[in-house]
Amino acid sequence: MTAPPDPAQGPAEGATATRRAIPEASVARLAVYLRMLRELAEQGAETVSSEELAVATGVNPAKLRKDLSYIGSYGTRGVGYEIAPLRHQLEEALGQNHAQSVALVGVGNLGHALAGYGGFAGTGFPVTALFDIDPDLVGIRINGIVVEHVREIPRVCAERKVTIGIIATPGPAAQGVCDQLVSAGVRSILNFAPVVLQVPDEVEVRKVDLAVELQILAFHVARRHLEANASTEANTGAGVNGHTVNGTGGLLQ
Amino acid sequence: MTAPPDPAQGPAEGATATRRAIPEASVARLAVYLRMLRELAEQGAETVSSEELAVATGVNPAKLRKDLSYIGSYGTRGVGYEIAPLRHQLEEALGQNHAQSVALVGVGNLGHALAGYGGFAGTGFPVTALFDIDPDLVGIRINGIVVEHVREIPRVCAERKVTIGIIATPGPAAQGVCDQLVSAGVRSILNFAPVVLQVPDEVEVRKVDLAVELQILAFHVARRHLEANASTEANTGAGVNGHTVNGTGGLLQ
DNA sequence: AGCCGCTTGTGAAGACACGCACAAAGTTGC
DNA sequence: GCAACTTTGTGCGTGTCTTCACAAGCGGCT
Repeated sequence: MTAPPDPAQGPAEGATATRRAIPEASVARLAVYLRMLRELAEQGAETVSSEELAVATGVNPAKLRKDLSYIGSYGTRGVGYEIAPLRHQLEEALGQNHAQSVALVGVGNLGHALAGYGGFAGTGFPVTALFDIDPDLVGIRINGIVVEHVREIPRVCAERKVTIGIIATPGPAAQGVCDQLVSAGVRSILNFAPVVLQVPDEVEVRKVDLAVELQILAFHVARRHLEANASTEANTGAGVNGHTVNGTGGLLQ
Repeated sequence: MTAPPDPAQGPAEGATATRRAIPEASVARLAVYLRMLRELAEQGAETVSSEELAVATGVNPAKLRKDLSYIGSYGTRGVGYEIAPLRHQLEEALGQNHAQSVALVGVGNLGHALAGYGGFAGTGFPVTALFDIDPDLVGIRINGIVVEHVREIPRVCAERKVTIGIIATPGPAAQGVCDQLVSAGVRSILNFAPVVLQVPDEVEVRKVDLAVELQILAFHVARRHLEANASTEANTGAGVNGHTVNGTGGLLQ
């Protein structure tokens, strides 16, 4: 919280990390491009233009090119991007070449599903540790991984070099679990519990809030309803004006 | 896509919908405030200041007040907000008073978890219809709801007045399912499949992409790694500069 | 070999969101 | 009834993200 926005401390000049500083919003989209590139590669394509890739991923072509420019990608003008090298460059930029090790805490309904979710393993994020507090769950295997007791978090995370933690516990348990992950050295956490986690500044938390997603949709349903009524009852009849946010977003744009 | 950003068409003057036009980002946060208000109400609190509510939800107090101002909320200066009325106002603004009916398509790993997810029912989003294409799943009950075949989407959605659809199918099946939901009159869709859905302009799609979330975290892990190395190897030793985005965000901010 | 058409990379303008800081408004205490 | 304190509501400067539009560069065709 209140992460000090880097108080004008620009360290002499870039040189360090990826290139300069990639905007959060761009990082999210880069991940989407990467997945699409994999798909295209599987289909045997060799090159792709910003236009094509943009349409396939649902973004503006100019935005896509700017995103790619952050990682210093070089396409060839007049042709497009070669898929193989671009894919490689994206994987490197997104940290896919260093194998990440993921721990998942909370093997309830949602956690169980996430543990078995092919989308993770398939894209290079092996879940290597599972934890729960329920004695009935501790000891069972899911996808070949044994569920350990939450109290083992420090030991197991250290042993398996966990770098990313997923919290899929009920709300009240989340903060405690989070503290344990942090003290085990985990610096990146994906939180599905509907609470705001308190963490030190150097820890990054992303929150996925399913109930909020539904509520956002409900809001637009209600808005549409009101608009429709308004134009039916009183007004001109200028047509409902299919305005609609269609925000492929949330994560993206 | 390319939703025309309302080409300066300001319809004479507001009057219609909620008040004027609530920014997307604010809507997401309003949903969070609402949940916290419910929690506070349960604990017996009567009033809450913007400061308290802001801390509890992890946002800036000024931002919170501005968000509330969009729905025309009136707190009392010197005191704060009365929880009960504010909660009511939020529920109305977010479309919680009109009962929404949710259909979930794809009762695999993830879908099964979502169907049983308490976070939905608990906040007024009853899942009233389940669909799958797998004959082994069609007919079973989850939380008292019978899984129907995907081909029944039009009939069942009409009968149960479904307004929101959740797609939790594998990627390749998503577009087809989406088309069916749209033709059944569903105008708001929450998509967990890793594909970009093509929909008419008046349909709103929100995408939740779990693999992308992990990839974003992995990016920051890699960045930290590089920074740490850079400062260990060559440089001054000015300290790693615990910069770190901590973007409680994704959905929110 | 030179020209033409296509596609990239990016400067600059616009839109949006954030957060400060302060006036307005209410409450409590004397 | 007045003064001091508290907290809301919001105008405005700032920074970030998005989008347009165009120059620069590359390949293919004649």
